[in-house]
Amino acid sequence: MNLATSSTGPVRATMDDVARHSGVSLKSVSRVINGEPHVSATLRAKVEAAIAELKYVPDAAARSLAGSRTFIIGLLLDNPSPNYTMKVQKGVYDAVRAHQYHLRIDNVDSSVPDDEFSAQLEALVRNSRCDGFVLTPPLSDNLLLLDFLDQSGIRYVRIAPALEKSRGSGIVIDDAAAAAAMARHLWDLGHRRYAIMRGPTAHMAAARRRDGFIEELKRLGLEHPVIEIDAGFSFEGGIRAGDSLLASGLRPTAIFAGNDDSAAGVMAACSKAGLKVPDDISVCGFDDSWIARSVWPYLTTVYQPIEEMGHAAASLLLRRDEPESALHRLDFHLVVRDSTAPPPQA
Amino acid sequence: MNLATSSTGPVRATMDDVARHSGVSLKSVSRVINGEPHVSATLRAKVEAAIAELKYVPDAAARSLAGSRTFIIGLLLDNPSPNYTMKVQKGVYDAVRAHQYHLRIDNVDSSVPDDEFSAQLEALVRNSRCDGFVLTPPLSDNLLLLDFLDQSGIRYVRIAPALEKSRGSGIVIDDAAAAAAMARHLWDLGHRRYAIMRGPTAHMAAARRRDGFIEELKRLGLEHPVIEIDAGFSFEGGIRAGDSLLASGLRPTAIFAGNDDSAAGVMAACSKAGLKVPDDISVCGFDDSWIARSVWPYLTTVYQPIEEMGHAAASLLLRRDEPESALHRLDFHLVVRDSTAPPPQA
DNA sequence: TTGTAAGCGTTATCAC
DNA sequence: GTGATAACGCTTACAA
Repeated sequence: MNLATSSTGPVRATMDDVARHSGVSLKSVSRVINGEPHVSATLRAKVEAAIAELKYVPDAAARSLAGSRTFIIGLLLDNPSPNYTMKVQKGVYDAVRAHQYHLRIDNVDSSVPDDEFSAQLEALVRNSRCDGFVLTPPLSDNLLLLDFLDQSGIRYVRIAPALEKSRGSGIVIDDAAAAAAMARHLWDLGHRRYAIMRGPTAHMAAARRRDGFIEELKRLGLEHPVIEIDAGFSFEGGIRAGDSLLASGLRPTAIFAGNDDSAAGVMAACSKAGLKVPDDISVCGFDDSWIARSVWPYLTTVYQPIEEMGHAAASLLLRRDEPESALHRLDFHLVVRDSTAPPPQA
Repeated sequence: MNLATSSTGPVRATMDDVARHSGVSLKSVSRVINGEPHVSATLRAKVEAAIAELKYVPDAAARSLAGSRTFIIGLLLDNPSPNYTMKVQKGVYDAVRAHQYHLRIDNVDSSVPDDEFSAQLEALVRNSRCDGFVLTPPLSDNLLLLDFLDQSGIRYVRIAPALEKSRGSGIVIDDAAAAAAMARHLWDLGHRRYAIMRGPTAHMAAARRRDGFIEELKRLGLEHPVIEIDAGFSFEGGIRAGDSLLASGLRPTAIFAGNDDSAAGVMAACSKAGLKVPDDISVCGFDDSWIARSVWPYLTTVYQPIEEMGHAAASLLLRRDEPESALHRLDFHLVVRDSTAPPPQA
C-alpha cells in the first residue's frame, strides 16, 4: 500500500526530451530557457511548445552543478523579535519566488566569542553555496560577518545597516529622522520630561534612533536631560527597564522605546505601577510591528516598511546588473495611536 | 577594487583531491563521507585526515544530482501567528542543521480556491525537489495538500494533525486533554459561567480544544451553556470577539481562548470595557507562545513544546528507517500565571 | 574490503 | 544562429 507513495513520483522530462521533441539541439533548448540572445523566433517557438507539452522544468541541482548559479538566496537571521523577523522573511520570500529562486534560512548566533562565530559561518557557507545573503539586523552591522563574506566573494545586501554603509548594498530608513519626528510629536503634545529605552548595543540602528530623538529635543529647546535606560529589544527588557525607572522615583511624562517590543514591556510596567497609559504617562515605540496592535491601548509608533525592505533587499540581490554598492532609502512615517497624549496637568 | 570580491572566492577541494591526497579511490572517499559499511579503520583514518587537511566539504549540488537526496527539508508555512511560526521554524532548523541539511521555506496561501491552491503546490514542488516537507497547522489538515504529496511520492511529517491521523507521520499533543486541564483549573477556581473563543474552522486542533474544554466542564457538572464566539487566531479577532461578547451583556466570569494571540485580544477588549483581569474576569490562552508574556497580566495558558515539535518533525523526516506512519505525542502542561483568579464575589 | 566505469541533467567552449 | 562535446563533482552499479 505504501509502495506507490514511496516511489519517486511521476517521471520528469529532461532537457534532452525537450530537444528531441522539438528537433533541436540540447544547447538550443538551454538558450531558450536562459533567455540568451541569438535565437531565432521559430526555434524559440518550437522549443517553448515542447516545454509546455512535456511540462518540462529545469532541474535545480544540475543547473547549479554545471553553472555558476544556485538559485538559492540565504536569509541570515539573528533577531530576537519574531514580529520583525517574520515580516522580513515574508518580503524576502516573495521577491525570491518571483524570480523562481528558493529561500534558505540560516540562523546564526552572534553573541558567542569571535572564533566560535567564525566557525559557524564557515560551516554554513562551506557546505552549500547560495547566490547571495540577505543580512538582517543586528547582523547587518557585524563586521566579522562582513569581512567573511567579502573574503569569500559572496554577495550580500544589508537591511538597516548603520556602520560602514558603503560596504555591500543596503536598505535603510532614516532612523534618526524617524526618531526626530517622534520627538516632535511628543513635544507638540506638551511633554517636557522624557525617558528613552535604549536598544541592544550591537544594534547600531537603535543608537541612531536615540541620537536622533535627543538631538531633536535639544533643538526644540529641551531643558531637562533625557533619562536613558537599557531595555534591549524585548518585552522582558522593557518591563524590567520600566520597573526600575518607575521605582527610581523619576517621573518622565513620556517614554520613547527603541522598538515596539520593549515599548509593550514599558506599558506593562506602567500598568503594574498603577499608571494609566496615556492619561498618566505616554509611551511610544518603533517598527509598527504586529505587537503595536497587540497591546492596549494601541501603540503610537514609527512605521517602517519591514516587509518591503526584505523584498527590496532580495530583489537587489537578484539583479545581477546592480552596481556594487548602493544605499536604498525607504520611507517611514509616524503612526499616532492611543498610547500618547498630552501630559497630565501638574 | 571590487574585482576581487566578485570572484568565486577560494578554490574548494573536490573529492578527487581528497582521493589523490590520501592515495585511495574516489569511491572509498565517498564511502567514508556517507558512513557506508565495509571500510577498514586504516582507510577511514587516512581519508579523514585528508579531508581535514584539505578542508574538504562535499558539494551539495553534485550530491543531489548524482544521488537521490537533495539535503534540503522544506518547511510549509501558512500560519497567522508569528510567534508560533518562529518557534516551529527554530526547532526544524536546529534538527535539520544537525544532520548537515538545509532548511528551505515555502509559504503557501491555503485560503484561495482549490485549483489555485493546487497550482501553487505544483509550482513549488516542480522546480526544486527536497527530501521532505514539515507541515504546520493549518496545512497539516489540508486534505488537498496531503493528496498532492501522496501522489507525488513526497515524504512529509505533520505538526499537530487532527484529521486522518494515520496519513504520514505526525507530532501532536493531546489538545483535548490540555483544554480539559484548563477547564479543571477554572472550575477549581470557582468559575461557573464560561465563554470560549473558537479558532479558525480550518484549524482542526482548535476544534479539539473546544470539544475537550466543554466536555470536561459537563463532566464536572456545569449547568449553564458555554458561550461560543469565533475569534480566529489573531489578536484582532480576539479583540473583536471580546468587544461583541461584552457588548452583548452576557457576563462570563472566565474566557478560554483557542490560542494566546486571541487571548491577548480578549484581554485588551476587557481593558477597554473597564474590566480588570483577573479581578473582574479571568482570561486564558493556549500555546504559551511569546505573547503570553508580552501582555499584562501575564497570561495563564497551556504550554505546548512548539519548538520541540518542529525539531521532532524534522528529525523524523531525516531518519530514513522510520516506519511509514506514526503519531508521536509530546507532553503539554498548564502554565498558571496572573490572568486567572477566582470569580468576583457576586 | 576496495576500485573501475558509467552516468545524473545541466551549462560552457568552441566549432560550424 | 546552431550544434557537438566536454566538463561540473558526486553516487551507483558492478567488478575484483
